[in-house]
Amino acid sequence: MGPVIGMTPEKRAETPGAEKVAGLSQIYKMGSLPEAVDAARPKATLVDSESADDELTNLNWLHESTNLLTNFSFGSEGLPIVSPLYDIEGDDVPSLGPSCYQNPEKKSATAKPPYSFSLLIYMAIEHSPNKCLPVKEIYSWILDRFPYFATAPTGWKNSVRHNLSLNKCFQKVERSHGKVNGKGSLWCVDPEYKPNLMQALKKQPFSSTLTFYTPPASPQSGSLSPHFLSSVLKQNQVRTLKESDIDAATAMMLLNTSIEQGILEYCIYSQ
DNA sequence: GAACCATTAAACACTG
DNA sequence: GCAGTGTTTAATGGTT
Repeated sequence: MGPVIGMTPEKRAETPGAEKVAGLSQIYKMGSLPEAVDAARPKATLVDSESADDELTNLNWLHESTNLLTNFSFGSEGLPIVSPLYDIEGDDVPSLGPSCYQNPEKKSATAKPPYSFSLLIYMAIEHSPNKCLPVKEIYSWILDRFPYFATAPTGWKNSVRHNLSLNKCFQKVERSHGKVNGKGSLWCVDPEYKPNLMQALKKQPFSSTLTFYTPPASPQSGSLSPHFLSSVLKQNQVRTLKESDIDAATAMMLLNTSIEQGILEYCIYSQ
């Protein structure tokens, strides 16, 4: 039926500038973005992770989390990090929270993630230390976070590849010599499109909280008590954060909270 | 209803 | 030759 952007043979012949414009409009549509929202907004800088260790418990992460929170979740507009999708009543939380990600299959295996493939790929790539991933790693990341795909028909991998090839947001990068051998190239996010992808992500039902979720490396790092989770969620629902609010300690707590909540929202959605 | 977009499926070429 | 990867085309359904 409708033409798919970028599929025509002329795609390769397009000027880079023209591609960017077309891609931007596509992204804006995808995330239902308000026009010119990025014009007045400083380009967000995602986590600058040089570390190969992306565990939340890593001290490097603590440092990075400040940047992450500052740049990603809390712009100058003071965006609330929580979308009030539901009202949590204290002890209702435990049945949904921790068990949800400890064994996601039980809750979410049948529910398709509310993210487009473009966003899933974007999340996977951004979550990687080098901001570049081979297709295989993108598969893995998606599988890890969204068990739905473990049981989904295998066509989703084709869709991922299709998106990578088609979507102008993603750039293919040849593997450097000396790196790990393997088929295919690395895929990165075009920096020019990052703000737009992030905006699109924010427009998703569960905001962006799931973006940088890493499964807990240890029980300690990943399991906030349901009661604590509940209380923090309640606080966040009425709290609007600004850059000045954040120090390293609160950054860690808040990101943990965001992660937990992202999973929580996803699980609630999945039911 | 039309246009646009995401998703899915399929075919094919290329590469390790 | 096989499996994985990358590209392209086409069809379908949902949203605006």
